[in-house]
Amino acid sequence: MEFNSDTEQKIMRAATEVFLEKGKDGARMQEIANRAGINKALLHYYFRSKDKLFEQVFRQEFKFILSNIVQVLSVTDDFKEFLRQFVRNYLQAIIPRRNLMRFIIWEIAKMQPNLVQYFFETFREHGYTENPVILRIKKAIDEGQIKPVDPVQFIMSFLGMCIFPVMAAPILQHILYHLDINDADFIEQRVEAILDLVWNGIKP
Amino acid sequence: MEFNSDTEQKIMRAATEVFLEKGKDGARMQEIANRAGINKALLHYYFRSKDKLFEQVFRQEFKFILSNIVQVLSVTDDFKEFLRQFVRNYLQAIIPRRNLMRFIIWEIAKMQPNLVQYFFETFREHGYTENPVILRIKKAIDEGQIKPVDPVQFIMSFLGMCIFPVMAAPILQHILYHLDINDADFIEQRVEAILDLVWNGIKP
DNA sequence: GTCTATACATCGATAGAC
DNA sequence: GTCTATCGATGTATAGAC
Repeated sequence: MEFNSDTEQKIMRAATEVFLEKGKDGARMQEIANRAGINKALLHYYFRSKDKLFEQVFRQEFKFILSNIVQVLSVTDDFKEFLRQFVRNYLQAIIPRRNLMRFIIWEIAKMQPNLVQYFFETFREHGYTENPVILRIKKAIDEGQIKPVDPVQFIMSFLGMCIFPVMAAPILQHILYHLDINDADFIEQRVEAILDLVWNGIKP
Repeated sequence: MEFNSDTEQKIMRAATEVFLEKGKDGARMQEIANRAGINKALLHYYFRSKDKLFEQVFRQEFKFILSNIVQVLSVTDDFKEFLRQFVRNYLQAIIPRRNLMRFIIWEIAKMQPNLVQYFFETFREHGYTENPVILRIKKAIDEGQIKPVDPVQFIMSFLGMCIFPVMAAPILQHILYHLDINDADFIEQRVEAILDLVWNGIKP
């Protein structure tokens, strides 16, 4: 068996689509086969079972989004500029994959805790042994770039501001008028809104 | 048929548990019956179908959390104090129901847009014809209690800070050390963290 | 590798006795 | 109202021809 055959890729693409949309329980092998332009039997030939196929999709998507985060960490030494880049980069990755965060948050709560190894696997692949986001914040505090804040509380706030609007977009668009996540200007507007709100609270 | 028979209540309780944990697709009528201490046939006797049972559970939970929001809106005129009460009250409602927000965000994205009528139904029941959260923010701006900010952007940020930590708790607890959402002090610590971060960004 | 046909399990729903 | 027994549909997985 070739490692990344054309068919295998078509299946992974289709499976990613369906799983992200319907979730593991709602996804149907038949629908994945249809979208991949093949038949059900071939799915099992390549991936043995629905469980194994799901596992691969989840791993792929999870590592994608986490690598994305880790890569921005060392881009600039200026902390405010780092936050700006972080939001922009993260939203650019997340918004086109409309269901990604919704899917991950939903599915991860049903998993065994040992699957959190994905985090540290990815950290290690990028040369970190500890949570690098916490390290980055502590460094900014030590250097006097921001005032002393609880890194954990700050991470929860900041990630929430980035992720929630994307995840809840299907509802928000109906109750917050004129909101369009996919608008060309949305990302830059969101970047500025977050930084305006946050910076005064953490600047030294 | 009595309106709220004892059995009916037991079913609703069990169904709520299972649906919030497993989602609509992952939930099994058998498991709901087991947890309610009855058999499958009785489920259909009371609720006709899984769809109808789910619909009732979703409606109940959705209205619960939305009523909770609306009630705090008119508690105080001081906007900063309002924010504080909002966070506290919301977290108190959400945290004990560990899967509530995760469930709603997940399921609502799969629904027909017309189910967003639940929002305005609840708004109307409390005497509002427009989105009352936006109104509240606009009022604070008009009165000079906060500086002019985009209400939509602010709502996304603020809700994100409240909801995300609870929804993502299963992951966060593993990568943000010493974090315990269920700790007695968590809510007050979170309240202060959010207000510290936010207030400097919006005070006049 | 890819297909058709089918086995096997499970789930939602109903029939019918009490 | 509540139960047992079972039907019918659907979903995952496999057997076997090509």
